[in-house]
Amino acid sequence: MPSATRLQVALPVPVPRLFDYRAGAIAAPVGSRVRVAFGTRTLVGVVAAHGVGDSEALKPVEVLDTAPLLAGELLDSLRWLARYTHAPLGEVLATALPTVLRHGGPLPETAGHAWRLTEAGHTALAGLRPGRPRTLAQALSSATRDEDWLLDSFDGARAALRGLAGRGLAERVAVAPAAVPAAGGPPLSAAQRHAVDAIAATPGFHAVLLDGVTGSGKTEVYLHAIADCLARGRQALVLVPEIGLTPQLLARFRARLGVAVHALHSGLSDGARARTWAACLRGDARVVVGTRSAVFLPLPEAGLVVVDEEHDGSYKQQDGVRYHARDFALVRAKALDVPVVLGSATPSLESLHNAQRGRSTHVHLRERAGDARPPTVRVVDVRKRGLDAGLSGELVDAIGATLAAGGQALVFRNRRGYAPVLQCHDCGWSAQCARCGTPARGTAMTVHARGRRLQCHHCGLRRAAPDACPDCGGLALQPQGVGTERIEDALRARFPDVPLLRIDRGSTARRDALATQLSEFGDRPGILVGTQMLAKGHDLPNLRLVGVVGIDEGLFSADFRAPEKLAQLLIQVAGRAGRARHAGTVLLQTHHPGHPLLATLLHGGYAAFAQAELLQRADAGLPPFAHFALARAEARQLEHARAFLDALRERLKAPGIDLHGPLPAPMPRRAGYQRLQLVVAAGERPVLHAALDAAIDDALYASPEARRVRWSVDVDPVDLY
DNA sequence: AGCACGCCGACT
DNA sequence: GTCGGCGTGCTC
Repeated sequence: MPSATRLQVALPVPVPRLFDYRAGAIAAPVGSRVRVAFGTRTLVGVVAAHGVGDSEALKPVEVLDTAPLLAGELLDSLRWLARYTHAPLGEVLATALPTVLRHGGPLPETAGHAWRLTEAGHTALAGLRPGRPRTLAQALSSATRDEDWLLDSFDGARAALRGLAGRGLAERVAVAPAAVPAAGGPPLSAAQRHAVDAIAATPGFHAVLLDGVTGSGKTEVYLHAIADCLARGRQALVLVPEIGLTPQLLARFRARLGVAVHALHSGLSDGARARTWAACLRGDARVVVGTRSAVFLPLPEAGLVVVDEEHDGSYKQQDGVRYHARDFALVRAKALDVPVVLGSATPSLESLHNAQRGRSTHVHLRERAGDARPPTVRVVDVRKRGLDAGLSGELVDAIGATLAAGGQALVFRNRRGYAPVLQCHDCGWSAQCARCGTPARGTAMTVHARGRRLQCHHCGLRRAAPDACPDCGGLALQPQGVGTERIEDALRARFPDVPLLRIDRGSTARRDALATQLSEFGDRPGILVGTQMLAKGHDLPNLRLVGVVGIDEGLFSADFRAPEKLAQLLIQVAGRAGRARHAGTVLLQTHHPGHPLLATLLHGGYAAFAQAELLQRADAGLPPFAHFALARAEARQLEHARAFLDALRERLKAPGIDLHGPLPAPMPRRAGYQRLQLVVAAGERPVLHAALDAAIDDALYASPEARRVRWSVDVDPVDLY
């Protein structure tokens, strides 16, 4: 085979093609990064293929990696993902690489380091002036110390060590990772043992759906399966939802596994993310717990993949390359030929369907670990009853009784802010966002700051609330409806001396702030008010009462996934009350106590609900019994968006393909852009992909219609309507 | 996506 | 007379 003269490079541009460059003296294997001139810019790309032929006229490359960064299974799987999402390979590869590597930085060092004093250091120790360098030198005087330990234990350690090294008093040495002591766990129940055995049944690819109620000890099963994997000398990857990666969870993994447990989440610095990536590539990292993007880690010695809370919506990337981390984890596990565990108390209908078709083994954990008891769930019929800030007298009384008994109460409301709408009582005017919605039917601005401020939750626009109605000049402006802030106010007024913590995206900007706030709140009697941020994560052992307020919107949504999401949310929130030392109570406030969703859920549990819902989906020809893609287009002028989707629609027409639209998107106008969408449906997945393959090509990307709009195609969209 | 080129309005 | 608006086209 002749040696390559041309390098076909995948570049992070929205053009579904590779770009050819001239191969130079330094070999650039497939999967290595190169820096290239592209138009007037310089970009970093990945060599996707080699070619032969005339290369004189081509531009040269700067080779950044002599060994491929993306290779083997990971590169193959990413090629698959590019085909599946119909995204350009260059964009997929850029999404998969940590920022530092995407920008051409070197693969970071990952070896552990320690510091020790040099002979000169030992001699000079006594003469050092008091200060940080002296403190550090004293710490090093008796022994070599681990760098991470030093950095954690001493303020300003980095600068002080650098200073000592500069004066030749201390030196940095590479060390092998220290062994970590592993603690034993509680004995496994028979059901847990059965689950661990199902995972260990074969070391090759198979999927296990671990369907376990809250508190049934799914994490314990993961820990045993991971320990087995480590004992076989293999790496384990654990995916968790964004909210699920808490210090508590990491501490538990670290205490039990006897190896370093690496964490990967968006709170880390770019450098730290790149180091974890490199540690995985080199096989130094044996266990990684990470959020969505951790599904792109290289795992040369993989033995197990776990997806915790597999139903969670945060696994779906909602912009750029719209991948689903749970689904891609399945693809990778298959390519790696290792077991994959999908765990949830409320499995997605997709995963249940797969289990029913024999694609995965369905393992149940029905009993709660220890002496925890399931909570008592009561529906509170609020028809014809007075509500104060959306709270029934029954709920307020129950909160009072819980506090009096020394417990904690949680009020869950899925709307943040003070009130969802500001309305004029005289003329009916309501505050709308100027940039979102349609002129005919706008998008209400949410009332914040006790009614002083208005905020659009779609585009973030904020403004002061008017004193008088802009339409009629009346002074009868009233906040309509109830958000978490208003509930907070009402409960503070009713229970003035009780600690109250509100948790929502407004009150808790930073991710780790949630854990901090909750640990400060502690176990004292008190009240928590919040949105679904409170549905999981941090354990609340003294929580005895959960009130769920304002679920009625979810019972009548146009989105066919709304019942599934609501059922999962209710079960998850109820599960909050099930971990207490005391039997918990859940109060569901509704105007529709007889709604079938609530009836099925209360009498048959999530399993019965899911079975009924699957039958409805099958009848209606909806996923998982049909396969969807959603094309979106937005432009300042509606006609441009329509022209593009009309053109795409023509290209997509094929037997077995159903097209709906172009129709206004759920948010028809957002931040000044007009938005339309086109639903593409097919009974068979290959039919859908064949149509998309044929339609989304160079000509589409280059077409004048496409040039005028921002467009995207989302295969397996989560939010259709 | 960027970025340049190109042809029409209000400003020193 | 210029600065700058975003339409159009290209990137090996």
